[in-house]
Amino acid sequence: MTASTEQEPSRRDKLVEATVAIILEVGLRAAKTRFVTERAGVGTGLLNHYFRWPELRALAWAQLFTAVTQDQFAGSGDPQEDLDRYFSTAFTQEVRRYWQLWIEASDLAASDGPMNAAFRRVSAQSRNRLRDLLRAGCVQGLWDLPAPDATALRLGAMHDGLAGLLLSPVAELDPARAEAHLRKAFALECQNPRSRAGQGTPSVPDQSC
Amino acid sequence: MTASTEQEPSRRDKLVEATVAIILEVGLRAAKTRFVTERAGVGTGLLNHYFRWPELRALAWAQLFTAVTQDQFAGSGDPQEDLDRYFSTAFTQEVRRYWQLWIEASDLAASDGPMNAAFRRVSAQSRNRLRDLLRAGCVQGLWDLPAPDATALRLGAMHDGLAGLLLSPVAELDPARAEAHLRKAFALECQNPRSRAGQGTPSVPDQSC
DNA sequence: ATGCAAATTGAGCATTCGCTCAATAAATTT
DNA sequence: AAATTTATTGAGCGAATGCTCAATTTGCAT
Repeated sequence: MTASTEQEPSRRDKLVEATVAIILEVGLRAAKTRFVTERAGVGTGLLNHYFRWPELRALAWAQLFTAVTQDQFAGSGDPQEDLDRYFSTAFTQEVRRYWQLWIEASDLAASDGPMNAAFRRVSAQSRNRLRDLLRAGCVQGLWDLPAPDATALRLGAMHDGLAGLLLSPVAELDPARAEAHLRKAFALECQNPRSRAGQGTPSVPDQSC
Repeated sequence: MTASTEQEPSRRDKLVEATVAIILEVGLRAAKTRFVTERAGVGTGLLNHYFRWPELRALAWAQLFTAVTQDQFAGSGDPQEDLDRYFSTAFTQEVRRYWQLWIEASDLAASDGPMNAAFRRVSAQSRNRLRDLLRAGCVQGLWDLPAPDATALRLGAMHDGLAGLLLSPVAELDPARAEAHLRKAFALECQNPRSRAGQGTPSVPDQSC
């Protein structure tokens, strides 16, 4: 049906694109159908002809975050390099903007069916990327993790938690510190203390006890 | 003004109580002024006489979570015991219910002034409790943390992240595993490997690499 | 009793927002 | 060219929701 095999975007596709743009601009909650149709330059009826709003919104969100995830874990082939990239880009200003959208999605997912499905899919995808990365590094002997899958889960969780803290500014935390914390956590997971992965700042310049 | 010094709750207080109840029942987003006035047995006008909805909602939320935090870190005097309690209750069914409200609040805080203030205050309070707990344990020599404040931040972040994962069920995670991960993370932070704190399950029964 | 202020009510206003639907235009088929 | 299907429009419906406001009741001081 109207399979625009490889043409310029159909009006339908334009609606998805416009939704992505609006979501990026104003957030998931504040994104309204009227903004989208206006942006896409179509009548309000067309959106409802092709989609229901919750579906379109979830579709656009998933499309956006699939791209983001692929960017975050751009595979260079070298796990060491990839992990380092993961650490250094973990708390970018840009990533923090995405994190706001992530939080909104996780919240919406509780009451919005399509959003729930999309969120589960994308978040699993993101988690698997990190897991595979750590596995690969273990296989290549770059670092020594007793249980790389468990480490991936913990590291991912800490990443989520730190990102959340960054959103509503915490005095003791800024992007640089957050990155240091994440690297430190990884270093602690490594059995071989000479592993080069967590070499960054040895945590924050805190007072010890 | 109507300072009911120590009487049965005034209608005003009843409104706050009712708001807490409704928030617990249906969530922050789904809580509506009409539910609250109905629950409190007052007219819709009274709510607006005393409050604006965003204020009342934030007030009730803060009251609820201040209580929750105090419960979570019930000081027995013994840091070892308190930390253990923190770990064992971290992912209770009940706590997960609260976590949903926490996420909603963190989301609302982005666009809701009163909610933002309340969230910052309560979350700082919660973080400080954990920090003080770890500090106390260090002082008493119960465990050996090079930088207890940094550990508190990381542990809190991981707690947040794991709780988030538990909300939209992840195949490899359940409350018991989440608790084990948190304990494991703490164990890794301890310099003295013989510290008794992280003695629980030695992480999940994952395959190593 | 009287009067004044505070408490309380609830019908309804104003706004927001997704979506319907009858009408029209465009594309496609016959 | 006619017919039929598909694409497209936008005014407006209907539901939800915080809040206003004129009216009423209650409490308290005089």
